[in-house]
Amino acid sequence: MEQVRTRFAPSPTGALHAGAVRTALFAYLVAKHSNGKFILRIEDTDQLRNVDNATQNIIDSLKYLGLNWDEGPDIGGSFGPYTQSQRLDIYKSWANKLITDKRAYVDPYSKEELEALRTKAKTQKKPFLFRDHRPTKFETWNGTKPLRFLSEPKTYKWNDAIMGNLSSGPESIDDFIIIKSDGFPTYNFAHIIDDYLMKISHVIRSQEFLPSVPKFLNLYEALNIQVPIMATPPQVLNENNSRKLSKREGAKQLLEYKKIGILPEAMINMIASLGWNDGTNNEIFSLEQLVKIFELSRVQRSGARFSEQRLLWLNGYYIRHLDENQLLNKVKSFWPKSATKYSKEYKLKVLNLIKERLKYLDEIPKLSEFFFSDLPINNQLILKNSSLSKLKTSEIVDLLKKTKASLMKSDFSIENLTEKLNELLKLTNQPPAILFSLIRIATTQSPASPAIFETLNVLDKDRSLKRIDALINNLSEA
RNA sequence: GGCCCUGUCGUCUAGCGGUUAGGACAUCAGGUUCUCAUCCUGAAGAUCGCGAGUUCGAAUCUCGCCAGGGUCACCA
Repeated sequence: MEQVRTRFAPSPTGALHAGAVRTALFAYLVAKHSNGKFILRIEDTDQLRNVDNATQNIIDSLKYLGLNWDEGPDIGGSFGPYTQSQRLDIYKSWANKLITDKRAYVDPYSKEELEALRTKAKTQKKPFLFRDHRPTKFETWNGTKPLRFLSEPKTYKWNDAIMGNLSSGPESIDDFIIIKSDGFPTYNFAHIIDDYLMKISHVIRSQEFLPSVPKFLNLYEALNIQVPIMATPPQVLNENNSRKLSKREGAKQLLEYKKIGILPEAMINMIASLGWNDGTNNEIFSLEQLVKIFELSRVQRSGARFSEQRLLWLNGYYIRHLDENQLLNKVKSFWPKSATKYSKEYKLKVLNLIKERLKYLDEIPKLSEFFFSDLPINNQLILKNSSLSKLKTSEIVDLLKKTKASLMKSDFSIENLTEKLNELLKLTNQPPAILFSLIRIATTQSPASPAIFETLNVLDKDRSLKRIDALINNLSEA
């Protein structure tokens, strides 16, 4: 069997979002599953819609997820160039071949004339087919007018690796433009030539292209090219409606998720589960596992909605389960400013305490600030605590003083802190809801924190006592 | 409008003629010495879009209908 070669072929017209990236993931998985090659090709044939940084955005997005390509515009390969605008001569020579074979001709109509024909068909409630208006005599192609494929309408039956058996009638086939008047090819033409020359074995592309497949099949025949395996994953839908995911409907750029600290592992897992599962109850899949077990035949045919909620759950899962040093490494750019002067070891301790509370890494500053700097005293924390608000200020100060006395004698190991604070519960005859809440508020000045023994242990003795002192002074003054 | 695709808990899905229709996210309740989480346990949640038919038996097969989506460019 020939080598499996798949490609991701986006046009650089904007930033990548989850829908497009899923097509890339599936193509990557199909290739790697069979030890094949994954190719990146940039389809920049629409000069008007090209966006400057879009290619970079595509590259950054794929790299973020670790979907590395074997051949592409940046790294080359045996079948380059991998940017369509650099392949115009190739398309031109194939187009000339079609002209010679009488399977392509110059479109003589102006845009206005074409528009008029379309409107007429519409008012007559008839489908518009260009082939009903083919010129009787073909002009010589000098590159200034669009070149059209001369189609041979017929019925097709074909198999799609995901959608199964599909069929279409002759009405789906028309003369379409293969080279535009600016000399650039259309997608419909260029991708077929490129897939052939780049020896692509599986064409994986999203469902919006499905209605065009009969046209492609007709062109494959005219060019006498073998049709690759086609696989058409269903659409990824917006969270709020049932339309396909798109920028207009508010789909986030993939890199936005990187920015707020969504781990690539979580994003890969999320995207893979959109329309695919392995048939078991397993929900967690690493990229390596996916490469092993992914199969196109298990891809769903119905559309799937992208869920940020589920993404956050997955992200939390990976944050909790990743190796601590690996996580520490990924977290680097998310620490609060105040953390800069602290050691790696200290940060690791903090990270281990807060990681089970994280949904995304950008929450780190909010949850860890008090480990690195003294927050201003916030009396609301006591006033809004249902147990503490019932106590008089003098009682609270008294409790704080007793706490201080007790903690002075502690070596601040977790074991010793547990022992000392349990003794204190008995001594003061207070429930944990009062005493521990108070200590937590005094030492963190935050509405939420990790468990009290661990928190004190990491903060250390000096800082804990200093903060308790500060609160005693503050309350005594009032 | 033509052509094409889809239709199981709110969401993602398992299911391929016989199941109490299973799981996950989300929701709600209880437990974990204090908060927020995590974790554990439990609850609620789908007459399988609707209607016929085939069959002893249908979410699963057939037909019709309905609903949703895609596409009909010198865009991809």
